[in-house]
This record gives sequence, C-alpha cells and structure tokens, in this order.
Amino acid sequence: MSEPSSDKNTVLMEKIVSLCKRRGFIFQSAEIYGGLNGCWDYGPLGAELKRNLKDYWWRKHVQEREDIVGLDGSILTHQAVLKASGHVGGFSDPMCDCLLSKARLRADQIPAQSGTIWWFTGATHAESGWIVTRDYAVLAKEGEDENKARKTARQYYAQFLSDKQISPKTLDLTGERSESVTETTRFNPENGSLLTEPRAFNLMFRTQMGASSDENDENAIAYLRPETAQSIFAQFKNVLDSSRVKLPFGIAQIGKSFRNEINPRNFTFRSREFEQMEIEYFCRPEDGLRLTDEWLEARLKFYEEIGIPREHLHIVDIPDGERAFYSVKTYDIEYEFPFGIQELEGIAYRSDYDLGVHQKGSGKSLEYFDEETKERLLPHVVEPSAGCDRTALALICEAYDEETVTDDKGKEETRVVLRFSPRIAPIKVGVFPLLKNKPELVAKAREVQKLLTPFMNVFYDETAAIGRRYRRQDEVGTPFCVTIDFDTLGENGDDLKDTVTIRERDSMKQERIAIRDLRGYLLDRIL
RNA sequence: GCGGGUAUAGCUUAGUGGUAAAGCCCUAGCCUUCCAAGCUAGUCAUGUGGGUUCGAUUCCCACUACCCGCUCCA
Repeated sequence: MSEPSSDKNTVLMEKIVSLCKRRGFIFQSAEIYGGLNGCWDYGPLGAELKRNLKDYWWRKHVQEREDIVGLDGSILTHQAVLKASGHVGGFSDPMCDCLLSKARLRADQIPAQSGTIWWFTGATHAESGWIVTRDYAVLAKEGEDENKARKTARQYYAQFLSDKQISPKTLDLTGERSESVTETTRFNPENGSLLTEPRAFNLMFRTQMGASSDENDENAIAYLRPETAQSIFAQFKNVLDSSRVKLPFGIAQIGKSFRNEINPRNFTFRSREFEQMEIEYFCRPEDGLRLTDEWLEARLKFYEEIGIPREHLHIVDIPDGERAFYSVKTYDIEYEFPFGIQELEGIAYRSDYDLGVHQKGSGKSLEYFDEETKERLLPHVVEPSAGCDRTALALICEAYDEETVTDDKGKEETRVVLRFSPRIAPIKVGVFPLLKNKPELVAKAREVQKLLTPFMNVFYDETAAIGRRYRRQDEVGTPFCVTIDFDTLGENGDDLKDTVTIRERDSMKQERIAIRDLRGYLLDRIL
C-alpha cells in the first residue's frame, strides 16, 4: 500500500464497516454491553453471505469431487491431541518485553546476570516543566559505569516526551537508588533495561471439562481447538477405515477455531473466534510438491469464481527459514485489503509431520496400505487452509463500489453498490410491485415471490418509490430485481401479460421476461 | 503488550456546567405508472462506572470498545 493513499484507505474501510453495521452484515459482539474485544457477530445478510461462501466451497471441494470427503469435528479438543501436535508445549513459554527496545524475549532464555541495579522513579525536564513518574531500572554489570545506566534511563524516559525536540541528555532523573544483585533474569542482556514481568503467551483457550472439574485437575483440561486440522489428523484412521478412500484423497472441514490473539485488529480480519475452511489432502510422498502447486491453482480458480480476481491476489512463496519447521513448501494467498495486503489462505505441504506425531502420540498406526504396490506408508499431506471470515471480508471489500450516476435532470448523486458475484450474494432477487396501493399488483408480486422462494433467497419490498427500492438492493448487493407492473396484468395487451421487468444491478439495465422463464433465467446466473 | 486518537439517534455531523439540534435513514398515512420524488405525522442518542458540583453529555479519573502506528500472529 502506498503511503499517500493510506488515509483514503482508512476512510474506505470506515465506510465498509459502517455499511456492514447499517445493513446488517456484521455487528460487534455484545455491543449493548460495550463490546467483546476481537469478537464479531454476523447479522442477517452477513450470515447469508458467509453461508453462501461456505456452501460453495463445500460443493466445489467435497460434493463435486470423488476424492474428498467431509468431517465435522468437535471444537473441544482432547489435550493429548494438542500435546502431540505441539500446540500445548510449543508456545506456552512465558515472554518478557524490553521496556526500552520493545524486544520480546523468552523468559527462560534470559541469562542470569549480576551487578548493580540502578532504580529511578521518574524524570523531569527543567526548561519545559515536563515531568514523568514511572519506576524504571537499569542493570549495570560488574565493571560497567553507572553513568551508562543513567544514560539508558534517560533514553527510556525520553520516549514519553511529547516534544521530540527535547534531547534525552537534558532530562534530570529522580529517585535514584542502587542495590547490588546476583543472578537476576529481569534485565535485557543487550542493553541492561528492565523487562516486563514474564507473561504466558499460549494463544489457546483452555477450559475444564466435567461437573466435578476444578482448576487443579490436570486431567480435566481441554482446549478450544486452535485450528480445524487436528481433528482431521486424529480421525484419519476412522475415515480411512469407513470410507474406502484411496490415495490421493482429502478430508475437508469447515468450522470454528479459537486463538487468544494478543491484539485483534482490522475489523473481522484478526479475531479471537474465527472460522476455517480446510482440506488435508493426503498423498504419496513423491506427489507432495506437485499437488501443492495444483492446489494453489485450484484455490485461485475458486477465488475467481466467487468474485475475487487474480489481479487483487498476491501469491507468496514462503522462503526457507520462514516456513513452519515441518513445512516443505508453503504458499500464502494474500488479498489487497484497504488496510494492507493480508493473508487469506495458506497452502502448506506439511510432509508426514502431522500423522507422524499423532502416530507417536497415540501409539496407533496411522499407516496406509497400498493394495496395488503392497506397500505400507505414512501419507504426506498438502493443506489448503482458508480463513472463512477473512474471505467474507475480502468479498465485501472487493464488492464495495461508489458510482456517480446522473439522472434525467442532470443531477449527480452517489450510488453505493456491492458488486457481489451473484453466486455469493446474500439476496438473489428483489421482487417489487410497482405500486403498493394497487391490490392486483401486490397480489401478482406475492405470486412471483412464492414461485421463486423455494429456489433462492428472495426479498419482497413494496414500500417507497421503485427507484429507492432498487437502491436499497444495490447497497446490499442483490444482483437482480423484478418489478410487477400494469403490463404484467395485461393492461397493454396479451403480448406483455405475465411478463415482468428484470433489472440488473451493475448495468441498471432492464429487460422484459415472462414469469414462467424467471426461475430458469435466475438459476442460470446464481449457481 | 506499548504509544497516540476517538466515543452524541440506525448513519453522518452540530452543540452546551442548567429542557441535546439537524440532515439522511427508518415507520405510518396520503399521493405516486421504473432508478434514493412530494406532503403530513412518528420512533430513536450523549459507551460503562466513579469523582468534583446545587446540577455533568460537557471538567477530572478509571474501565470498555474501536481506529492509527509499533509489536505479535505457532
């Protein structure tokens, strides 16, 4: 994102958030109680949008393929599963932040140091009268000059200055005292600055299961899953034994996951509760890299089909050293959000790491027996893992458009349109009687509504002028609107009897179509 | 987690230490033959909790949430 446009993008994002609330796409969770940090609720239209996205994903990747089957795993997860996967042990280490450099350090890796601690209670700047009161300390190791400690302290206090022109050197320190110390781990070895208290950084939500459970009962601990993948690996053998699947094959899952993010940000983009759409595609080791590339193409095609063009996506081939340690190859698919280019999906070739750790953890064989080659092997896996909420947000951002339209009198106005692909649009068609005070028009419109309702989400509206009703639907992305007028009733001859106007959202063009052809016309365009 | 900012109606904004204003939206009625028409009427707000004060939406403090910049994101 280029620097000059960032203000514009912030404004754009604010408009999108505002539209989402106004029209019932996305609300803040528990808003009437002040909101719950990092949690969001989908309103009536958002729920439809997200459902359409998930349904299309499921249809394309599970129902229309013979090689992928579905799974719907429990959210509460056995602690043994997450111990085996590395989620419990891996990132539960307490971390400290350096108060000066803001570096984050693992508490257990800070070397014990000895020397003199120089404590301060604050700093003042005589000339401006500026004052700060805040405890701080610097460790001067044996042989180090105490003036170095004071210099470090001035740098620390200087960060609170509102006037950045003031030199740290001109600050006077207050409340100085010193004490000698041995074997302390509370100071940054790099610069001697005091660290924050160690804090646990495991991002998993932990809970206790069972009526008699208490916090001290280790066996009662369960976790909300931090990703949907693990239940697929844990159920690998059951799926294999019950479904007659043959390599290569995939297990797909859509569901909620939970991470106690330090810092939720960017509307729904980074939430503490989020939904994933994941496939674990199992294969022979020699096919892994090829399939990773094939999945990348398949997923890009999917995004194209739901209305996110290739030009707005970025593919990042994660280089050696930046991938997770178990991954042989990883692509990130990123989207150009108004707040920056951010990840929608990761496609990771994870080798046999996952099945390996669960085989080891459970003591059960997770090997696959190949009938043709009479060979036993632990399959490798390619994982296309997409964020559902992120994709829904990308769909809204991509669809949002403001258009200047000029009416017959030459008056200009702004039309806000969500240009959703018809297949994911929350409402597929609006049905309107031209006038609401003509009972024949209303009755006919209700008939048309009833005709279409079993096949798609239809919205009936009879209030306000017809143009207003069109604009209302533009703003929520409804691709088609059908209007019942006097021609429909046969007032201008039998040729037009039982025909309606159908108005297309993007072009605002209208055409006349027989009611009996409506269903087919619409279904052709929304599937 | 750190630093900065913000919080008034569904939305966008006024304003005030003493009855909180407008436009848009929405609802109802009248009217209305295809792109936010008109008239009339109506609903709805000072984020939460403290403090100062006779009185706080306004001043102060804390909290919560959101936004921006860092940080973090297995």
